[in-house]
Amino acid sequence: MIVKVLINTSVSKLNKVYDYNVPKHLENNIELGKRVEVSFGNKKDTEEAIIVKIVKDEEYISKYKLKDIIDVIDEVSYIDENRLKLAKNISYLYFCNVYDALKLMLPPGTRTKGSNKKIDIKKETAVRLIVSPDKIMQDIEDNIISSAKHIRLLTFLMYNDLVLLSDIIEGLNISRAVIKTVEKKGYIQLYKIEKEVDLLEELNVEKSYPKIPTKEQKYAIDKINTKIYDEKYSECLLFGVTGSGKTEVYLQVIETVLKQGRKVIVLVPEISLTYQTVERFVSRFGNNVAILHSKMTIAKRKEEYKRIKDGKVDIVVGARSAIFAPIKNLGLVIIDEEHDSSYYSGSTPKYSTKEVARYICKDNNAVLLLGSATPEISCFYKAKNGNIDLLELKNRPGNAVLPKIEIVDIKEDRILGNTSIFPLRLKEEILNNIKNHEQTMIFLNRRGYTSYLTCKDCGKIFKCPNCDVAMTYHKKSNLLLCHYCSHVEKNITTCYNCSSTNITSGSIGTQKIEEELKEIYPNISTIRMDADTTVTRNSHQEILDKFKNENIDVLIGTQMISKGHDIPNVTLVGILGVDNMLAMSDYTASEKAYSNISQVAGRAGRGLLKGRVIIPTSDPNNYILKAIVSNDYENFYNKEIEYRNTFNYPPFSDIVLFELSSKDFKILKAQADMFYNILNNDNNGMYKVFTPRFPFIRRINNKYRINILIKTKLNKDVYNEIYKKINMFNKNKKKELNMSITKNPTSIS
DNA sequence: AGCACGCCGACT
DNA sequence: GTCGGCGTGCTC
Repeated sequence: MIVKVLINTSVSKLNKVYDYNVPKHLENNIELGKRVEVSFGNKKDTEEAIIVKIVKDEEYISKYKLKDIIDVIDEVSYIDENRLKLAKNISYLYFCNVYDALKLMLPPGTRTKGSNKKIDIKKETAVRLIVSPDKIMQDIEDNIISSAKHIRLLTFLMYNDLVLLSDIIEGLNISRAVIKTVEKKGYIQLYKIEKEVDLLEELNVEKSYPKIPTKEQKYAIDKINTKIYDEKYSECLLFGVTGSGKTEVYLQVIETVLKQGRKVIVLVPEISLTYQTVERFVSRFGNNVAILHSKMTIAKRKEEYKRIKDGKVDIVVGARSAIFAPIKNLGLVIIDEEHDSSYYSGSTPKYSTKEVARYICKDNNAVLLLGSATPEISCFYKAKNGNIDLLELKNRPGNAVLPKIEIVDIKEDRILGNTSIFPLRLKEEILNNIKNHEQTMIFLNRRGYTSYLTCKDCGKIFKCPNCDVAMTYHKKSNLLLCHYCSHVEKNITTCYNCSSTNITSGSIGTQKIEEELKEIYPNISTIRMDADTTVTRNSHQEILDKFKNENIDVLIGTQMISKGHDIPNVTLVGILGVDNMLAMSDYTASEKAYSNISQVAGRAGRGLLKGRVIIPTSDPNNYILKAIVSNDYENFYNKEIEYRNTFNYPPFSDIVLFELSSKDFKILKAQADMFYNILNNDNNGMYKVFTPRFPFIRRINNKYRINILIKTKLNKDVYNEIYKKINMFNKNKKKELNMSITKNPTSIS
């Protein structure tokens, strides 16, 4: 028996099928889609490969002398002919290897490096400090601890109690070996904990029943139902303001699909895949729901994957990657908060979830239902032009009213001599809220609110030595961290440039906001929610619970407080740093600003009390802000689509972004010029190439970067042309050069 | 990507 | 002589 396999690699040269011989004793274990262990090339280590075709000996004409398969890794195959076809398509559309695409369809936790066979995680390993934070700070100061990763690990543990080993490895990018070293040094201890609390078990859910829909909901439900009964591919956009009852529509049309004996995938943004979201589906459909959530343990997720594969559930709820759940007989895919940028994968394969969902729905004659209060511009364009059916929910059920949004001109505040972060209006309202025992959320856009270190004498900002970015300053531990390469510097006392000791931390982080609030109102109770305080599995929810249950006056947080939490007593929302959002240069910046700001604003007045939103800005006449105040998405859309048209951005064009990088600047420059010329020479006018340019951050982790982008309208011919050019370039590509390709990137800076 | 092969200059 | 730097080419 001979098998054709794909090798586990992202190297484009190796993106092809290789043949192996199957030794007799493995023959009855061979199945399409199973992973096998093989020796490849001169490599010492064995490689993982996936079987993509099985050939009988007599049908095989050998050109090579074949190597033997060493072993079969998987007991069950998750890949069939259909999935293989999908993977090939993803590979083609998003410029990645087929194996990279197949990885998306393997069960969660399938490690694809080395010779791991079976992973059995019943218990999990957690990490804790066994020395005092003071001792650690002292040892860092005395240079007893000097490794950047050690410092990162220990300072992180100082702020977080219960941390899982796997979270550290993933979240802090620190290897097991480093953790072992620190353990040997006697700072930390590894210990086993029981399997993570089951998200579902913990839910004390009562069965809920369909609500009587409003007129608008009824209309939408009927429309979607008709399409579902058609059993043909079609697409709907459910456009409804926050709180207009989109979820009830989802729940009711799901019921229709279930009655047909077909199945459903529901996608939600990772960040809003919380207790509340899950609860709504579980309370209606009980055990019939499988949840795929990155915050669940790997073991749990594997279990869910198996349940899905075995056909034991009809509904899968999960984030982006759940679109690849091994579900058969699909009748409906729902993408909630369709505009959310987490639906674009940032790492290879750089796929668009919506596009993949569209493909899968076509393949299954299923309906694709998109929902949003602030649709993606390209999506609304399709809806306006008849490619997607537009269904609107204009009103909130019951008496709930939209919050009152107030734009405050900070220039006027400056004239009045207020130099504080908080404009007078916001101060006034926070005070009112404290008096009335109502709660406040302060939201800040992270960009522009991270803390830096600057020299007061020469004005230099402390930058990372490996990346062209300012390092963020952590006041509590007196550390400077680079968010791009994990470089750490500690106890900075003198300027690297002029040796002055006059160093100050510029800008304002959540910590500083908290400090300033306490200065103004000494008795105020506050809680912070930002990247530093929410790395562990449940800390996000814990902070919200604490805020809610202990009736804390003010919650200060970054974007993450904006999603899906209803805290009825929140009547005031302050949104700081809006100017930074409006000033961004990406072509998607406006739509991101619009959806972010309206999302956060929607946090106010979710209960019986009317909400107020205060937005300080130096540009009070900005069209985005004006549209937000009047809750007029269409007005915003009209301006935005005109801009896209004028400058030929999506949906009027497709963009392909080539990101080149190298440690050697000369090579990078030369190769970029070469690739530019290849792209530019006889391309039959199939696309427009823009000259190579530096991205906003010119160097990350000591790699210099240059971007080249093309605007086009992608079709088969154009794809072929682009692949031709890439192959031409690969022939002369230097090893030192890396290239990453993104189709329709959400950011081009 | 790795890794070997092979061609050429440098140095005990 | 032979060690090593790096350009070239292959991986079933």
